[in-house]
Parts: sequence; structure tokens; C-alpha cells
Amino acid sequence: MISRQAKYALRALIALSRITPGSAAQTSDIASAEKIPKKFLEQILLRLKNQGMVQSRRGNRGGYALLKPASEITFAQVLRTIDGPIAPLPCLSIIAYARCEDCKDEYTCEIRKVFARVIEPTRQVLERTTIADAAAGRAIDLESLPQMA
Amino acid sequence: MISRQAKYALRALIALSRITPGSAAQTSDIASAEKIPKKFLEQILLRLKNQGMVQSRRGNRGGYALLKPASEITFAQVLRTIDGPIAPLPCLSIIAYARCEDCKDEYTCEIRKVFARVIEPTRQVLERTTIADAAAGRAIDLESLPQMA
DNA sequence: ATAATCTCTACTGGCTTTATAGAATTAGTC
DNA sequence: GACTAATTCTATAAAGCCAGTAGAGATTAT
Repeated sequence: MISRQAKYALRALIALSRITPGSAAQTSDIASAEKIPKKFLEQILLRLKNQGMVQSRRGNRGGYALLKPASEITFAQVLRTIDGPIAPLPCLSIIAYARCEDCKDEYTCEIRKVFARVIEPTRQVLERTTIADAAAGRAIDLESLPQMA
Repeated sequence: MISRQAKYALRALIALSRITPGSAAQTSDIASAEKIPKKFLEQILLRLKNQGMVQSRRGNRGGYALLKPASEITFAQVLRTIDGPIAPLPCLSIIAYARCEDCKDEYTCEIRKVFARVIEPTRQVLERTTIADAAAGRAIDLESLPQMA
């Protein structure tokens, strides 16, 4: 399960991608439109700002806007910023690799092999899908799912 | 990330699948062989027993053994027993479906669509891979990964 | 009986999640 | 310059989860 924060972050970014370029959206507007607790959203936007995804303008009529184009912000980036590693095991993580202390040999670990197969298609989707895709309703890509009837 | 408990459970089941049929393995043997805290493993085996995956014999020379064939215990079953839902969002869970209160329309939710694509291949792997596969080193199935060079 | 083992409940310490509160800072407006 | 509206930043708190520990009780073999 992804955290509520991560879901809020994605929704906020999608909302920001829809405002007219050059303008800014205020925390309270996003919060009420997306039903996110305002002060909680503040913290989330702050984290996204520290990661360089959004910019803010302070003071009266301030607000937030995307710093990078929505087509360059991937789901994977957002999830890693908010929730940390995407991988199901530390020994499969890109951003927080750690050896399992109790694992005899990483390269023959059967559990690792199974989860390596699990994480691979997950990464493909999350690293290729951007905020712009989601905002435009381009999230579904049936051609990439040939195994489903 | 899967929990440590889930990883321990998978390792314990793989260990149990390797003992001679009819016999039983003791908690302490599995614990020392797999480097799992014994009392912690006890709880895990108890949960697996309550789910009908293993059986136990109490008293002197007691121990645990698989109740179902290893080829009928899937990774998905183990993960759901120990960690709960596999799905990244409540609205995509099979065993614990819940509507997102803050979601306007589930069928047009773009975030849901993205994660629906994520979870689908994950389920395929986890529901098709069994303890027997892992124990036999059959975890890797290159034919199913045509997209990798 | 005794020793070994599982069973069951409870508990703890630390961490994470989901917020809430409030003071400080900044920027626009009158 | 004063006022107001907004973000920024730090602190805090309640709740729950995770990993592990503890110990009494039940059961079985010898």
C-alpha cells in the first residue's frame, strides 16, 4: 500500500498541472478541491518543493506551481520522495540498497529472485508514467498488457 | 517493502518444504538455520498454522510441517496472511477492498488506473509462484520476461 | 515425573503515519 | 507604513504498526 501522503502528493501535482501556466494555486484551493487536510497538504508540498518538483510564491496571492513540466515528473519520482524505496526488499532497491544481514548469498536467494520479477514491471510502469499522462487520462495503455484477455 | 515477518515466513515455509515428508522440523532448528529470532518465528508459524498452511505437533519431539503441498502454497497467500493486502491502493485490493472516501469517481480516477497497471503483473507473479518453485530454484522464468534484453 | 516443545497472551520500545498548532516570514494592497 | 493573506518552518501529538521479548500454560515423548 502506498501512503496517504503519496496519494495526496500525486493528486496535488495533477491539480497543479492543470492550472494555467504562469499562475499559482493556493494550498487551500487544492486542499478543498481534493479533500486533503490543508496543513497536511502544506507539508507535502513543502517536501515536493525541497525535491525541486514545485515552486512556491509566498505572501498574499502566493501559491504553488510546477517547477518542471508535468511530462517530466514520473510517478516513481513522487513515490520515492514521499514513501521511500519502491522495491519490496532492501536488496532490490535502487535508492536504498541494503544487503539482507540474514541472507547467505544474494545471487542465489530464491525469495529475491521472485521479487526481482515482481518489481521489474512495476518500475517500468511507475518510471514511464508521468503526471502529464495521468492529467490527460493517458494512464491506461492497453497495448502494454497483452497477457490480459 | 514487505515486512520482515513476511520474509521470515517465506523462508520458513521453504525450509519446511525441504524436510523429509512425514517428519517435522522444530522452531529452534529453523530459527538457527535461517537466522530468525526464535520467539518471533514462533508467532509467525502460529499465524501460518491458523491459516491452514502448516500443522504442528506439540510436546517433546514436536515441530512443524507443511499441511498443504508446497506446490499449492503461493507467495500471494503468504504475503496476504502476514502483511495483508498486496494492492497499492485500498480500491484495488481483492481481500480488503475499500472505496477511497476522497475519490470522486473510482472508474475515472487516474491514479487508480496507473496503479491498476502496476498491480496486475505483480499479482500474476505472486499468485503463480509457489513455495515449491522457490525451493526448487524455479523462481526465474525467463520466457515470461520478453521485454528484457 | 520430567524435559522438551508448541500455544497463547501480553507487553515494550522504536518508528511511521497522519495529522494539528502556532509563530515567523514574505508579499501585495490600501 | 500598516494591514492582511499567504507560505514557511518547527514542534508536537495521537494512533497505529513493526520487531522482538517474556512468561505462563498445555501437550507429548520418554
